[in-house]
Amino acid sequence: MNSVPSFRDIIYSLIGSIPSGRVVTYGTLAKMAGYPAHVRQVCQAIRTIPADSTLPCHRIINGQGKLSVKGECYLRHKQALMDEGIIFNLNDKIKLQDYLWEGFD
DNA sequence: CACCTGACCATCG
DNA sequence: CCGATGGCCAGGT
Repeated sequence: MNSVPSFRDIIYSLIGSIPSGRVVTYGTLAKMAGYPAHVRQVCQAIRTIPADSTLPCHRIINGQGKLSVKGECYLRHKQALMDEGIIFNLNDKIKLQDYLWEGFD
């Protein structure tokens, strides 16, 4: 047992706290975890999430307001977001200023 | 121990 | 708008 939670554990907790209809970027997630420079580690942490996890990994996007995933995963996440009321623009981008979650509602 | 990789980000041209 | 570049840090080989 570890007395101090790992960076990855913090990320998982934050992901589980994302409200429906909201999204977070990798950079924002890293800041919320207390390590704004560890954005790359956020990628690895999220990437190691099992497919059957309950974490809403589809609410995690990049700073450009687009999904950083490809292929089937992209369609699955996009559909999940639209199902929560999030609107995609013509360029498959979403309005960050309207949906970005920074830890407060 | 050194090198490479990564669901990124900000900046520049 | 798109491509290239530098930075950032942990993990894997």
